[in-house]
Amino acid sequence: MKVIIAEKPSVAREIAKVFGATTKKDGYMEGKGYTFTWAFGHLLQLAPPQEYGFYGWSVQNLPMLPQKFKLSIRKVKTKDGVVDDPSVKKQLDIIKGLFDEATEIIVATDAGREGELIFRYIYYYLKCKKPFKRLWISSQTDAAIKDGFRNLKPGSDYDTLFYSAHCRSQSDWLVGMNATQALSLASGNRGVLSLGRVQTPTLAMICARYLENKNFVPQIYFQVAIQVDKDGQVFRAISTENFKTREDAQIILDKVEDVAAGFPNGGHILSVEAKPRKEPPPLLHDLSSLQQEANKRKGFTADQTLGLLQNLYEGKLVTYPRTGSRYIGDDVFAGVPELITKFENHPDFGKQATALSGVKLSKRSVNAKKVTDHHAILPTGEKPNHLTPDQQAVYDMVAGRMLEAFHQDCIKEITKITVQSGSKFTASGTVINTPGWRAVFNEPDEEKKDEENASLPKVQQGENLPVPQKAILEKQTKPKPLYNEASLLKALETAGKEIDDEELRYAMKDSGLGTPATRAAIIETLIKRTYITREKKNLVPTTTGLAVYEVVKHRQIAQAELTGTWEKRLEEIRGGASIEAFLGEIKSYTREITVELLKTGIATAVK
DNA sequence: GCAAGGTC
Repeated sequence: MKVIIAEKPSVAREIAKVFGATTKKDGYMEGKGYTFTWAFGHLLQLAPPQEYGFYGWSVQNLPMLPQKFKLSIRKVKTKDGVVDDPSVKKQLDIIKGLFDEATEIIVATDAGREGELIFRYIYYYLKCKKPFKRLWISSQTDAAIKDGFRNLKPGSDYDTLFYSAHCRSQSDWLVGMNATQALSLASGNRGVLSLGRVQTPTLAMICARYLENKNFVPQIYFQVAIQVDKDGQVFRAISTENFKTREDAQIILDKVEDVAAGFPNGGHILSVEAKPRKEPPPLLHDLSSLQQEANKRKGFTADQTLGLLQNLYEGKLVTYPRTGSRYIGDDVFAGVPELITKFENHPDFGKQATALSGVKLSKRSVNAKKVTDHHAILPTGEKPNHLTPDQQAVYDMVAGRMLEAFHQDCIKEITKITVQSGSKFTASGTVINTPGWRAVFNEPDEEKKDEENASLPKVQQGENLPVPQKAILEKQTKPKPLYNEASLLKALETAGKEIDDEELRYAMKDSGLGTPATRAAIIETLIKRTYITREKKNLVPTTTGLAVYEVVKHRQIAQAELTGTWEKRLEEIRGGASIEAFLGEIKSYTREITVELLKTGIATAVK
């Protein structure tokens, strides 16, 4: 009997379907001589400190450097405290029973570092010795699954991938557990002050932005505005120069040849530029972009959006939500035209779904090379029933984005008029000629809402027009805004992009800080620690958060670069480099940061 | 009491 193990039930079911296996058992499926079972993500984790004899939180234990890490069953919090998750324990027993009977195991966990770790931890925890092969596929269509099974790889091909995954896991444990205890003990043990490779740089970003915003000194500057009248249709033009003082602006204002100053036609049109611009449709959503949109549109937190999407996924209404890819492969694209027809009766965008039938679809979101473990989020086409208003809102964002992504370009005309009236003034305006994908939600472009003129009257170069009004505008420079969930998620995704070192930037190019699956949880962790709070939509640090930031801000643990450094080394381990060398460095860093934190403590008032 | 990673 061959046993196939997937990362999660949905994938096991997809594979079983391709094999034509339909018999459902408790915790697995079977048919055609195969059994199909699954994990629920990580079932096992590195055991906590007490399992190596480090009892309580004590300076004597630090740094905690276990000789050999142990594995323990994933925990769950109950009213009786933290216990082994019973559903995990049950599934592990089922897997053990199947592995015992197996002649061969086929590993079908997600094709990536963590997928490998999920299987290997189970395999080693169960002390299994059976031979295993690896299924390595990046989409779960029938064709991809069949193709993958024709090309099963030897399990040992992925040994180095496992080593890199295990190193990642141990390193996070060593640095996180030790630094957390060190800082907490040094602060007089008044509650948990946690630190970690991902949460601490995230906290640092929020604090740095908060301080920058708070300490920002706005600069006042002046502009001169004139109103120009084209046959009763007026538009506003602004001085091309900004002025430091009101006096400087006044000089320009006085030169304006307006009607009141005795010039009936004192606005001379120097030039009119009208440029058509094509705006391609947006990409399909990945988890992060959807969380950002849901935060902007509905004010949902990242965590809420993930929860709502998980509901929809469990109801088989949307594809896998925790994806970091905004693309689909050609195989999935082949099914898109039919999928679109399922929305022809949708109350909001049925019309756009109908309009897309028979037209050539945009292929901007189609790129198999950019599909990683999972493709972009799509509706499945199943008919939704009894959705809550919040679920419906998220569902509509998924479905609406699908229609947008395959729609035509939006064609705009951007007009710039330059007017001479004593000095130079410009007016710009944007007119949408063909809405294309923008017809789906039919909303104004948020980034362009500050434009002074939506549309401009048709004027000719050389025309002389009346200037009925003029005024001085007083303006202020603005600080960068505080982070909200949407902008923080985006900043986490692109955290690597601002790193100067080219190699580190490259190592983080596809990752950023955290992963799509964990970013919502990171924000929640910072809130739970009372490091940050939500104020309206903004995320602002508390005094505790700022105090922790002050202690760590110049240390490696607070830099996004740390993840880049690790990623680079982990990739080398994947390529066969020494594990011991890397872990040795991690241990010495652990010793260093532990000593430093114990020594420094947290002098500032942390209550 | 603690990390970051995955998922129901």
